Amino acid sequence: MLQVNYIRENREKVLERLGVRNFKQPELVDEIIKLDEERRQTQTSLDNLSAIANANAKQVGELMRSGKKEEAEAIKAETTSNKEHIKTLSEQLNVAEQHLYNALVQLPNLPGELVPAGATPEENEVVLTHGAPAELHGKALPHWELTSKYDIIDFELGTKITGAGFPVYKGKGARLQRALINFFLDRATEQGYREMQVPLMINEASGFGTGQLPDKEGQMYHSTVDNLFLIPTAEVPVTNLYRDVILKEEELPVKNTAYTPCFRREAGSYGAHVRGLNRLHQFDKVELVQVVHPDKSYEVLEEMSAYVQSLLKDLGLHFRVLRLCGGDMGFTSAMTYDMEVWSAAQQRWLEVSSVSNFESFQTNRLKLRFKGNGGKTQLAHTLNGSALALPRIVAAILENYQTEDGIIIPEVLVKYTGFDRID
RNA sequence: GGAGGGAUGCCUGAGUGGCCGAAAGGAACAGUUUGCUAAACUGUCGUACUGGCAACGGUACCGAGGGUUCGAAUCCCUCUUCCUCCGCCA
Repeated sequence: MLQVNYIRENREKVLERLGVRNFKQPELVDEIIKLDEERRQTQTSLDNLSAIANANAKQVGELMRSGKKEEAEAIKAETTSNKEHIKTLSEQLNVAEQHLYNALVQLPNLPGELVPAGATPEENEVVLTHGAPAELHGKALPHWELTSKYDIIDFELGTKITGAGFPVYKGKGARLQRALINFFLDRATEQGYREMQVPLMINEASGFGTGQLPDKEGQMYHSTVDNLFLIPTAEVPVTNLYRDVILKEEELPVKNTAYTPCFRREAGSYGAHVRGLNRLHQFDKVELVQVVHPDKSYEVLEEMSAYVQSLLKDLGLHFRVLRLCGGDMGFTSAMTYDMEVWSAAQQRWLEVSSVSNFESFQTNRLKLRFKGNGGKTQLAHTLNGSALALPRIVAAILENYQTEDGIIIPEVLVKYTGFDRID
């Protein structure tokens, strides 16, 4: 959520940046400015009336103490009518704040300076490409055939237990997945991230904090009796650890990592693009979250991007890095890099990581601030990134490392898996 | 699930209707003293909204939301949460 003060003082700039995003309702900006004006007027009137009421109450107390009962009664009578006004004004204030809030939450984050304008994924900018497509033997298979050939992931069995999109990992498939999780967590720890284990269910306040609520509740599984949601990403619980927190400046940057399963309802389409591991309702992911000084957030974005790339290099995968255009970025992001690995058998790029700088968009809602020595408290910046999302990495490994007589395990993983091939 | 007791500022903790945005101590920060460290002393020391060029004001907040009252940290109701005991249980 953007800060009202900023919108009020930078109207032109806000409109210009929203243009980069191809935002469809620029009129919202002026509406917000108008609603804010109403809110402030109401606030001022209410404050003035309250000041009178407070002064009167104080006077009554003094009069009572000095025994001047009649004078006290007179003031009491006066205040009664004042109270009515205060009540209606504070109701008006609530309404005004609600209207302002409702409008504010509809405004997406402003794209950073480097973000290319654009509306569709075709307008994303390819920042770099690393490696070359793996050379496969003639009978190369897509991963959903490899998984059944070697009996390592069972989609039908998951359907029996739950439904489509909930695979069962078996034997070496399960161990490969666990190996990757451990590899990612160990590497993150080496990079200075603190490993966390967090709840997999979140309440409404947490959903609001990171921007899943309002409006995007449809993407999450909802336990209605308890009003709790299954997490769509570890970003939600890990970032919300710092909701309503004022950090000391020297505590920055805060670097946390967490492995969690993630749950996404997303209305399923069918076909090759969502086949096999390409899109699931439940999947595993190791996530990185940083809370940083506002001056550092773009530097840290580059650092996180480089780190994610190093993982892909270690796994020997052919990948590319995209800087998303304004229209393809998430609602809360100011700048996003997507990492995509080449799926040799499917002949297409698969997104395996998304690294974003949210600037103060989340921290404004979270009330996550920091305070320097003698300095003013101000909003921190947050960033996060997947490092990495498991299923498509597994898919890419299976497809790119397949040979006629088995799948070779990338060397860095062997000490985690305990075996060097699946056959 | 049952019974009881709590929730106050960075921390500990006082405060049962007005003089309380809140005592006291500690921590932290700044300064004085000091050969250095320590100690001592002095000062600063919540957040947000809002008025004002500023100086300096106003308002709200003592877990959250309602209520009683001229006036609520203090009384009443609901909720959340923590602790103790009992029951159940991975």
